[in-house]
Amino acid sequence: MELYSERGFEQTTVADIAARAGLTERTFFRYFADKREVLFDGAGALQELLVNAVADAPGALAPIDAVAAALQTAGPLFAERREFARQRQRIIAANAELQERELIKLASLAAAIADALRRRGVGDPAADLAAEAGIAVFKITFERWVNEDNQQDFGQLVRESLLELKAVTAGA
Amino acid sequence: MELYSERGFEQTTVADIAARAGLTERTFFRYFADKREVLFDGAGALQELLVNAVADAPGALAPIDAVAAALQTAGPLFAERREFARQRQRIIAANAELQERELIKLASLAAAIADALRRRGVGDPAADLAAEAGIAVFKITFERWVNEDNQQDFGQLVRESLLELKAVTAGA
DNA sequence: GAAACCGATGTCAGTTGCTGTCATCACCCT
DNA sequence: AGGGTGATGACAGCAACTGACATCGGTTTC
Repeated sequence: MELYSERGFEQTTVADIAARAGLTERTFFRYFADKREVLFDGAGALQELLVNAVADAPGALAPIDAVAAALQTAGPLFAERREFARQRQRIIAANAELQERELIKLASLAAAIADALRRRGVGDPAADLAAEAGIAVFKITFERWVNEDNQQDFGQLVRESLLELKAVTAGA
Repeated sequence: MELYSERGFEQTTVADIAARAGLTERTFFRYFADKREVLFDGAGALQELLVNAVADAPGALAPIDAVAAALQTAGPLFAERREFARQRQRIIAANAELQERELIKLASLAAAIADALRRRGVGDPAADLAAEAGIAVFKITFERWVNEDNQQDFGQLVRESLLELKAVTAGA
């Protein structure tokens, strides 16, 4: 991350990273599948957290509300490392390949959440749609949260975005 | 596409493609930014079509309905080349890098649609959320359409998915 | 306590995607 | 005829990644 911030992602070579870490290039690739993956180390943990949170949400909640509730549980996790999150996001925003990787992680997250919903008894097109909609809320929320100057509560922003989504999809 | 289908995307080298096309590797890269981009040639046209359709949608329509209406206009375009779409989708489904590329094209589409909505006077978090929700509908719809054995009308499937989305996000 | 074992690392060679640079060549314009 | 121009080829080079094998420190086993 230091190197990616200093010179940018493309201008940083794997050899550079390995040198800075006191390792070989080959060893780098034993820990990370590729150069991008370094920035997505925590994705698995986040996914696990959210899937469990969906599973543990009160049974009475509608699908989308269960997802929103799950998203809120991730608030503290982010709040702990706001500066880290900002720096990471700046790096990703500056590079298309990294955005691609981020999007596929989110897609994997959506698929996992849809599965969790199905395990709650949610039907089939509904589970996928609720999961995708939930991820949309997450994206918008995270973007707002990371760019706000005065740090707002992540959970609060989730609730606001969810209400916006409901307003936008309501009716007719 | 022939080569990608025969041997798979990874097993096909750019030199292979160039040879089959009777060109040089260098020339290939003058037409396509990279090896993946070949499969996403039409993305720009689709984006233009949808953006215009959103702009031209009846002013009375709510944001999400304007997006859904736009999606329906793409129906004939797909119906014309169903077999092509299926083959393409099979190739993409088999390779993670291609999925990444597809996701970023969809993200770009969402951003363009959100802009079109803003030009209609839709407010700020709402435009992004409606666009993302619309893309979610598109993804689910397209997946169903491409996998159905008996070809169903794309527009019809869009309407069904939209209703599902509304049901799932309704309430509380 | 030596031997077999094992997981992490290094070394090296090779393939492939992709880029920059310059040459070539067909075609058009005057 | 000569000079521009746009598309292509030829070639060299970098960097991401991979496979195969060697090394080596620590642990288990007899």
